Amino acid sequence: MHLNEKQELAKNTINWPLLIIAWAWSWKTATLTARVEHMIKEVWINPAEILCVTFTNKAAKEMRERIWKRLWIHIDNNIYRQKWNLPLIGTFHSIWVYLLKDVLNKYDLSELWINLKKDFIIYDEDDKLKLLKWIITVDLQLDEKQFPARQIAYYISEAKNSWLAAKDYVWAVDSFIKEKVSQVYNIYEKKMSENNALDFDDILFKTLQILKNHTILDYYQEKYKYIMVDEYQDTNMVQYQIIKLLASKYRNLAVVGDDWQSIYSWRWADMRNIINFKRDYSEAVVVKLEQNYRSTKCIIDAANCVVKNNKTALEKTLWTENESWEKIIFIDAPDDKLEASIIAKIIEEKMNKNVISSEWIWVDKSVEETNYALNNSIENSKEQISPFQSEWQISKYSDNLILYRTNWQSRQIEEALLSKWIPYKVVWWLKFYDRKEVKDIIWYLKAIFNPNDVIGFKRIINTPSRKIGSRTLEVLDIYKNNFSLPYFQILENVEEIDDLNNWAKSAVKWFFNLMLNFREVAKRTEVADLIQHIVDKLDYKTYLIDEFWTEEAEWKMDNIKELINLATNYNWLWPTESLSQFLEEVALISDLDSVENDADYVTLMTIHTSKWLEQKRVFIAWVEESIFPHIRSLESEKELEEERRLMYVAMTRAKKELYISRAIERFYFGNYVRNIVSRFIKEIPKELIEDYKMEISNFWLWSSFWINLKDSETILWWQWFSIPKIKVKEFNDVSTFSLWDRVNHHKFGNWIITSLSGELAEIAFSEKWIVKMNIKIAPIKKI
DNA sequence: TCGCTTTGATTGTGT
DNA sequence: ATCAAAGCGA
Repeated sequence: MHLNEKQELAKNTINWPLLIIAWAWSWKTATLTARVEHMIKEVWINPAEILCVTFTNKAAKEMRERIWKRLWIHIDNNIYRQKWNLPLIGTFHSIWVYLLKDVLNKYDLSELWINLKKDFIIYDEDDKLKLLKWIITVDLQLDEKQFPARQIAYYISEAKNSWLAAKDYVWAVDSFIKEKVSQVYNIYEKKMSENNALDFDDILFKTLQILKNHTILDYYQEKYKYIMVDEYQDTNMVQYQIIKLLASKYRNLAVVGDDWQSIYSWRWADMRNIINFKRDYSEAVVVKLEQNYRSTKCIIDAANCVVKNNKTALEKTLWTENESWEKIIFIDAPDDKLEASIIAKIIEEKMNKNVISSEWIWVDKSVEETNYALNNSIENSKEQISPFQSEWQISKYSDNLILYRTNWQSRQIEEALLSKWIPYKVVWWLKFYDRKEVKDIIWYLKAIFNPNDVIGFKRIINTPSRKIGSRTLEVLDIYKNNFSLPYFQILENVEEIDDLNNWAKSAVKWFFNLMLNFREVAKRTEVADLIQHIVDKLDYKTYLIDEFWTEEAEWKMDNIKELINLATNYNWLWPTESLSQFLEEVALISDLDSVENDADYVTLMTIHTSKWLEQKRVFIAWVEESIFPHIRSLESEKELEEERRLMYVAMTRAKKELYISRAIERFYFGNYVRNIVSRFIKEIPKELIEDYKMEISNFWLWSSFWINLKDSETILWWQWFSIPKIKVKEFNDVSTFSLWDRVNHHKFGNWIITSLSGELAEIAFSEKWIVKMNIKIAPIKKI
């Protein structure tokens, strides 16, 4: 295995703090893997003392596989690690859930004032909002329009990620809304512990609270002496503190990251964590991996040029020895349907061309050989690549990656791919675990596992319909609060509730007995069989057929079969443990791991999701102002810079060919909309990018204009699409604003400009609330 | 009191 | 265009 000098340094720096700045595709994963291998095989460190934290499940999985391979271990990826004396590798959330369970088995937390019992469950965003809504409207009797659950959730999340507990929130109250947030937050925390549930923020927050205990901290410091954190630029304050505590004893902390690829600040990630690493660990060795082994020079130059427009970027340049040169192609499509069709057409045409004349692909032989050699030496664990399927040849559907800013954008592209019979796969969490039928079953599992959970019961008590309506639920809730008993006990004693009629009573009783049966079965049955039992007993199939048409019902049943299939992975565990493990995976893993490894398909995903991978040919679609950069980011310079870093990430996913597309006019939100070309495209130097040449003849065949034109025959096509359907957003004239002007913001009301330099202004909306804005684009008016 | 129809928001990224 | 919540009839 050949590492370059810098990678070698990183590998050999052990027992010492280490900061690795790794630019896109500088083979950082290979370096990290080599480091772990070195630690275990040559330094003889106990593998179980190594803790590796990654950012996504995909990255964790890949790293686990690579390390297993190096250690000659062939085991199932899902299996818990301790049992084999292996490094603990996972995402922040999955690792801390694991540790929390471990702690709950060993220590009594009531001394720490932490209300958490062993069989806790994890709430997803949806559950969280449901609970908050309930608190806002029922407990506090507030108007939901005035205090939307989403907004309250945002404040609570912010608090939890800045180390602010509910009881301390009063100190942060500086506005009317925060006063209400404080109330909601306190009730929310109370209900969460009653339900024995954690939300995503809690997983980190509670861990940090627990680690403040010296006995427990000491135990884990001894247990994990070697800590590595990948994607360090995307850690937030709580994660930072957890790592800091764990590493404080032995200071064997290695962090890897790149501030240019910081794209998760909306999840409270703070790139100062990486920039200030030297402040906490002044003795740290710093290694910079600047050489990119993947992309062509053109792509790298262009990506560098785009990201250089960020004022806060540190001075650095990504470079490559790879001199091959293929320009970035810009697709300036007339409309959205055409944009998608052109992408599909390019994939189709190039596929055919490659199949017909494979010699033709070999033009770049010198580069080819260099890369092939490099690739083989450094990543020798990858299976042998035949010369014809090597690094530079694009001959499969799976060499194509289509990226976009937001999830729902996949639809149109999917349609275009379907019409050309191109196989594809959308990587999207909603695709599986968020399906209604899957969620229903998972909610039954959660309710079986944790009988304290109210939200869970409410979700399933009337699915399939048992004629239990909102009135009945309300009564049950009143009784629950009056007697302060767990929900399950209220259900058990439903006959004693006078406010319910007999009909409702028997329905509830029936449901209670059903759940009792499920809980009994769960004690002696593994999850997979348990799910089957639930589906049979509920007669879920009949329910689906009643609710949807046959075709859709069958499709949904297939999803349940797939869920059962996934659950069989946990059959080797004890019944109750298999349930607990399965629920943990479902809560923390956002999308299905591809089962069909050999299948050949085009991949579609958001840019955020694409961070961990690379592809030979990449398409970035919908690159237009207000889509990418996203409309909600336009008002703040900071968020715009994050969008630009996102563009950098998107561009550097490409190894060989990069296509960027936009449509002059598109139909969305039930309207025709025209956006101007994204500023990011303009930031790419002209000599690095060229236009895709469209043939008018094809364009007629594909276009939706053709259909539209029938309705308005008198207009020629070029006239038709030169009519703007909506008004393009107007900019403010900066020169009309001056210091101390009073301005009106459509959301925040009337306030004052307190500082002004160029387009940037500070506007005071209240004494404490001063916001930086770009007055050219902010929705403000002078008054 | 439940279930169906209409209305109104919604779509920013994901552990 | 799509989905959840509010409004209305049985």
